[in-house]
Amino acid sequence: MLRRGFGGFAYQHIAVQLGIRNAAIHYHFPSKDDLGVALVQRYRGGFHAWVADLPSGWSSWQTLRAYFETYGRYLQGEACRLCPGGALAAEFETLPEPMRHEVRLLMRDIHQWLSDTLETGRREGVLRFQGQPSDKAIELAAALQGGLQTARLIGTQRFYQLLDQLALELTGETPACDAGAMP
Amino acid sequence: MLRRGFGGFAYQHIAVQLGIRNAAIHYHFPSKDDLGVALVQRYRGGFHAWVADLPSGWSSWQTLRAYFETYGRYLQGEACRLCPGGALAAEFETLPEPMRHEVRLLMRDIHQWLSDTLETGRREGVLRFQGQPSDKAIELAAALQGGLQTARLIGTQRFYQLLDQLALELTGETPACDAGAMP
DNA sequence: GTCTATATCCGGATAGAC
DNA sequence: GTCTATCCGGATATAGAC
Repeated sequence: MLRRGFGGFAYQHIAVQLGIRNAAIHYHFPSKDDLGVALVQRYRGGFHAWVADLPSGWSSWQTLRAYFETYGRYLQGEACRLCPGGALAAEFETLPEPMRHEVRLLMRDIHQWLSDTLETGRREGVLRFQGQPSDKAIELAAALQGGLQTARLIGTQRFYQLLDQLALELTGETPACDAGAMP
Repeated sequence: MLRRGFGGFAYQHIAVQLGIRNAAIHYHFPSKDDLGVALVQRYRGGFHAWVADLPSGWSSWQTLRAYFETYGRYLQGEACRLCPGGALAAEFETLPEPMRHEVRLLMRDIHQWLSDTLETGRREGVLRFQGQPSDKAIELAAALQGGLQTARLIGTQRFYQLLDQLALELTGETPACDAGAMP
């Protein structure tokens, strides 16, 4: 789904990879909508687990940098995947309503976490940005999601440069993560 | 296509709106691929025409602000459309190769124009940003495209706030366009 | 150039054996 | 829980009349 979108993948794709028949998938997920909803719920649960597992000693910038790296990971392998939010927001109009609801929840949680992290980071002096944290959060999320999509057109290297650019603006210095050197 | 994506719209949708039959569309565009390629070419031509029509007296910030406003226009009406780049980059994997080529050209032209505009604006002192113009151009384009997609989830108001946020960072002051007051 | 009618294919979904 | 076989709807595409 992260490669082809919800409307772009078929039971057949899964069946071939698992070496089963698509009827077997229908046993676990009666309709494609059910499968879609379960996937988004899994993504959201994964995000919550990721946030919960962050080392408590990390600064806001360290956690934000780690979040950037999760996006870099979507490009690893020959897959060139999108982030869940980017794949699903783009085809939001054609999604069944139950999926739309889950996507809204996922996006809300990400924005909330980003906003909190940005606010804390600025208060502690490790992050710099103008405007409201909630607005900056939406800008960051949009840039990451749009950049990931564009990476498939113009090359992954450009996406790592985008990560560096975002880091440069947030910290005011050359990024410590050196995303440009990532694989 | 800007609402449902290339894979998400059918000849039927067009036929109903035009009050014709889908066979009539096939007369003009034998295959859906042909229609898709023609659409992207039209978008690119429209962008070139838009750039060519910019008043020669405008500053870099005035033209950039006008570019932002074209994105705000995608949200007008009840359509809630995406920008061509955002709609097509998201489903790039499933696009036929001739369309991919056109999308790459469109994205390249937009990035090039943005980069040039940013560079000029900074040199003339009307725009402020860190890093290379080419990197900032990709960040801007990604934020606009991702933000437009996200607007359908969280409301158009948030997108206008994003435009304000981008303007604030580029000019260092409250945006003159007051995008937050747009319809 | 547009119509009616139809061919063709694909993907989601179900029935029933095992 | 997975299989084979089949149904069904939707979408691209074509043939031929007008």
